[in-house]
Formats: sequence, C-alpha cells, structure tokens
Amino acid sequence: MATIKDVAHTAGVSVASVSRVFSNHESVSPQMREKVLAAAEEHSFRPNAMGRALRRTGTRTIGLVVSDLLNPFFTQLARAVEDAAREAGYLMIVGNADEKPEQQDLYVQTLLERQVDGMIVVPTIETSELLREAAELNRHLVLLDRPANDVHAPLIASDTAPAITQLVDHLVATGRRDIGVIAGSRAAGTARERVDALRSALAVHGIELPPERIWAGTFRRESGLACMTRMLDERTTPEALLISNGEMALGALEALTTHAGGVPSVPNDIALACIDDLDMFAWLRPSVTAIAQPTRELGRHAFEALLDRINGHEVSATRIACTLHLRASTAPRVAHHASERHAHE
Amino acid sequence: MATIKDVAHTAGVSVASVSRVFSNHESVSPQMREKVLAAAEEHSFRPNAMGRALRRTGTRTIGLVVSDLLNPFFTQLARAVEDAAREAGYLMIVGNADEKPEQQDLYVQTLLERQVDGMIVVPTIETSELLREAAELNRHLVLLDRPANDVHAPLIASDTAPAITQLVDHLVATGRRDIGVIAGSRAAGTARERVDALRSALAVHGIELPPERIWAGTFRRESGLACMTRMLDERTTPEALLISNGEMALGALEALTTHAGGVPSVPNDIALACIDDLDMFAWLRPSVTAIAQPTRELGRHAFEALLDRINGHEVSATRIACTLHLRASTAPRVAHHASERHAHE
DNA sequence: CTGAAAGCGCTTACAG
DNA sequence: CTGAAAGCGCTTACAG
Repeated sequence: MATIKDVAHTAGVSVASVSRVFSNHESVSPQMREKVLAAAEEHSFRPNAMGRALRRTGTRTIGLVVSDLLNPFFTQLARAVEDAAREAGYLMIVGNADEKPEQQDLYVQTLLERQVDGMIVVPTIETSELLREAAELNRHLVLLDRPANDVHAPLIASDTAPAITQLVDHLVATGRRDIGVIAGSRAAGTARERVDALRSALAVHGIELPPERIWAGTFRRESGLACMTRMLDERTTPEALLISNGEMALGALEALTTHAGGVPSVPNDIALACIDDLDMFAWLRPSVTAIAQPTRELGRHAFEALLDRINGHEVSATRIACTLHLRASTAPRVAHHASERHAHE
Repeated sequence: MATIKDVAHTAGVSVASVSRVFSNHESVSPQMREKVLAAAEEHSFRPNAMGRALRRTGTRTIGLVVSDLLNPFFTQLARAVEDAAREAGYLMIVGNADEKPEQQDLYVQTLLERQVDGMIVVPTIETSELLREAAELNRHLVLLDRPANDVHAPLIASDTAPAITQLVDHLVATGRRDIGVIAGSRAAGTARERVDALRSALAVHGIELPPERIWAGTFRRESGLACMTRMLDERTTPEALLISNGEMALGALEALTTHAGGVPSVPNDIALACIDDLDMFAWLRPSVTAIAQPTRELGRHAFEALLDRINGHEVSATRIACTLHLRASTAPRVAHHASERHAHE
C-alpha cells in the first residue's frame, strides 16, 4: 500500500502538502494540487483511515447492533439507518446479536474498540451491564425499538399501544371477547409492552387476559408455528389472536395451513392480527390484518438522534405512530355455510 | 477515553507493560498483570483499535458488499458470512449497494480506506473498474454469487444449471413445451447464466426459447408483479414459467392472486417454479416448486476462501450444488373440472 | 501557499 | 520480566 510519504516523494513535495490536498484544505495552489494528484494516481494512493482517525476526532463511523438481522423488520430498520448514515457521510457497521446477550456484548465491545462515533442498539435483553457502562462513560448511544433498564440513552420506538387499542375495539365490536396473544421473547421489552397494551385495551371493555390466553413465543417463526400447533392440537384456539410480530405470524399461518385434522376457519372461528405488516399480508387469502410499524422513519430518526447526540445536543425519547390495516382475517363473522377445513381458501 | 498512558500512569508502570498485558504477551509477571488490570478497570480502559491497527499488520476486519440487503437471499448470505467471520475473530462490515454501481463503488472505496483485510463482493454489475483495480493491487478479494468481468478474483457461487435442467426435464415430461422465464437484471451475471441454462436445457428437448418468452425483470418484487401483470393483461402466459429469484416470485404470486379478471390456474394453465426456496413456498396453496440455493454454505465458503487468500494461499472458484424441490405448482395437469378463477385455491 | 516537526494510541525489537 | 525509544500513517498549529 502506498502511503502519503510515497506520494510526497514522487511529487517532490512535503507530506503536509499531500495531506492538505486530500483533506481539501483551502490554501493549496492549483499546481500543487495537480502534482500531488498525479503522483497519487500513479501510486493508486488511498488515504489510510486508521492514520487519519488517530489525529482527527471522530471516525465518521457508527455502529448498529440489532437483535436479529434475519427478521425483515430489522433488515428494513438497518437499511433505513444505513441510508441516513450514508447520506450524512457516515459508514455504518452492523452487528447481529441473534437474540444472544453475549453476542450483543461482543459487538458493543468491538464497536467501542473500533472507536465508532456512536452506536444504535436494539437490545436483545432489558438489562445489559455493558450498555449501561457505555452510556455512563458518555459514549453516544441511542436505543432503537426496545427499551433497556438503567441505560441512560434515548429510546426511539414505535407506538403500538394506540393501534392495539383500535384493533381490540374492532374485535370486540365484531363480537369477539375471548382474545389471546402469542407474545415475543420474555427478555425483550417490546414483548412485554405489547401484552400490556392488549391487556389495557381489553380492560376498557371489562375483559380479562388470563394467563392461559398468553402463549410464550420468541419472535421467531418457529415459535409462531409451535404455539399455533399447540393450540390446534389442544383445541384451545381463542376467538381472536394477536401475534406479536410478523415472523411468528408466518409460522402461525403455516400451522393453520398444514395442520393435520380439522382447522378453525379464519376469520369465522378465529380472527387473526399481527404486529408488522409484511407485503404478502395484503394478498394472502384471507388477507391478514396487521399493525404496520413506521420502519423507515424509525431508522432515520434513530440516526438523526444519534447525530444530534454526537454533536452535543440533547435528545429526547420518541415514539412514532403505527397504522392499523384491517383486512379479511378480522372481518365480522358470517353465518357458517359449512365447517371449512382450511383457513386459506 | 482513557488511553494506555493513563493506565500506565496509575499502575505506575510503563506503557509497554500495559500493552503487553492487553496483547497477551507471554512474559508478564502475575503481579504486573494484576496491577495493570486493576488500573485498567479503574479507567474503564479499552484498547483503541486504530492505534493498534497502525502498528500491527491487519485489522481483523473484512468487508462485505451485497447488491441488495433487503432481499432475504442476501440477508441470509450476509448472516452466513458474519457467523463464519465472528467465529474466526473477524469483524464484518456490510455495505448495501442497493443494485447501484456507484453505491457499490462508494463502499468498496470506503472499505479499502478503512484497511479491511479483505472483501467479499456480490457485484451489482458485471464490469467495475474499481473492483478490477482492487484485485490488481493485490487487495484480497472474493466474488460471491455473481461473476464480474476482468476481475482477477475467485467466484463462489451456486450451480443452478443442473437443477434448471432437472426442472425442465420434469416440465417437458409433464407435457409443457411452451416455457418462459422472468429474468433478473441485465447487469447481473447470474441473470444471464440462468436464462442460458434454461435455453440449453430446453435445446436438449428441441425446444427454443424465443425472445417473447423472456420477460425482463430486475430481481425486485415489483418487477415480478409487473411482468406477471403484463402477461395476464396481454393473455400471453406460457404453459410453464421459471422466475429467476424468490422476490420476483412473490410479486408474480401477488399478481396471480389479485389480478382483476380471469386468471390462469396453477399448475393446470401455468406451471410455476423459481430460484430461491422461501419458507412459505412449502405451505402456500398451491405449494411452489423451487430451486434451493445452499446459502449458508455459500457464505461460509466465501469467508473461508477469503481467509485463505489473506493467509497467502491460492483459492479457486467454486460452484456449490442446488436442490430442486418439486411441489404442487409444477404438478402434472389434471382434467379441468371448470375454469378456476384463482390460482391460490 | 508550503514545509518541518510534534503527536494521536498503540506495538515491538532492543537493552538491561 | 520490564522500560525507553522508534515508528505505523496521518493532521495541524507554527513559522516562513
């Protein structure tokens, strides 16, 4: 690799001048610029970001640690953050915690060592000593999507509660009072929040959410499949079911389509709704009611909040509204013409 | 941020000793180790990777530039590379080119400046001057999934041709001779390869692939939707259709489900198959025939190839076999009981 | 406008 | 086993 020294040597100038040309310093004569660029070209010179970072303050790099990159919601979030970062001249490094706290810590640690200017984290778990410490040490930190206890950093997340309330109102208005939920992983704050929001929305109608109406999922597809399969096996399906994220909804739909033996029909026997609006929910038959999260806004806002922090401004926690899309899977019941066997007809 | 100097000062030792403790140098006395670690703890000291990288050779960082991170195939590929990298103690930086050559170059450039030890690239376009130059300059480079002209670097990709041949044999054996394809973006080598493989497989049966049987897609979902909608509008659907990737297949399925007016029935009027096997293809009705690519193996192999290159070994191009999953969407036709209106019944 | 020099945070022969 | 010193590739006041 050619260095600034090599370029200076062939151009017959000082390293300071080469540096000035490449940092777009104002006072550089046209002839100097030309000489330097020619020499640089000859060497295929590319400034070494490591050397530069050591002198300058800031690396123009941010870190993003997500809990599960294979989940399209987080892929889209990552994409939104990346777009905002690139536009602002920042490089984004993503780490995938894969819902494992140790792996999250590994990435947080690595990113800190690599001197990122700041980090956006979707915590896999509500308590992380390392995150708490990073925030304490005044490292710029923004939490995204999920809260974390005792971590002094602003949270940018969507506001699912009002949409859940709307959904419950609709379900109750269409005659469903036995309502259940497939919850997300216990460790994630969002899982808890969503169940709480459902419980509060039901309470308004004088309906309880008993423990046996809460199925414990993990936010992964397989857990949606497993929970729904269990319900079908035990014939304990509620009249309406909220599924806490899109991945688990796909698993539940798979169970409803492939389960051996009689299956309740959607929406007559069981109404379905989920949080996260996947493209296919609009064209699957029956189409699936979903609460759409403002993914792009969340990602963009998180980056902007981080940038504000980096620039020394105060940043406050922000909740962004969701949108409820009512579709066929929660339509009012119609008189049974026959016991249908498949949900997806 | 505390530096090695601060730690040395409070521990009352030299910076060299602190460095030795943190680099796990062999000759450090237990007392020294203890003193240093205590002081480091006190300062919440974390070695600065920038300073370290400047002296050591290698940053233990690799770059991955993918053409479209929102496409689950690439997300999974990225995940596989990341897993392999993490296990080997490397940090992976991903850049999403979003199918834009300039954006790809931006990331390649940035990664080179950041002194990555090597890069894995899924080229958005078959010719890239910057990639060619990077390979020339002896930067460690591995191509993944898609070929690139004149770039001196090994390609790790799946071998779709045999599976496409198998598929065509099955289609012809079940009486389909009018076979078409929704191709991927012209710029991508894989798009061309897949059409070529289809053409060769058809030729064996004395069947041609006329230009009007090739619909030009972009590998994006919307293009699958657009191509299929066009066919339906113009009533020019072939007897069997190969869709070049999973995203476009979802778009095509959407069109088949939502298109106003009569729609050909699957598989009777039109047989469908695609490259990429999405989870839901097994449970959608009808289930969708697909060629599964060995995503994890591809990603892992690409990382190992890169590591070999970094360690000075020669690496050769590798093709990994695909698996054809025949499902209902290409089942033999049965006598029409009536003209069905929807494909997804 | 340009150059000589100090220094960012680390590592690593070289002495002792 | 430990320390003093040079140096990795850059930037940036400071002179001129």
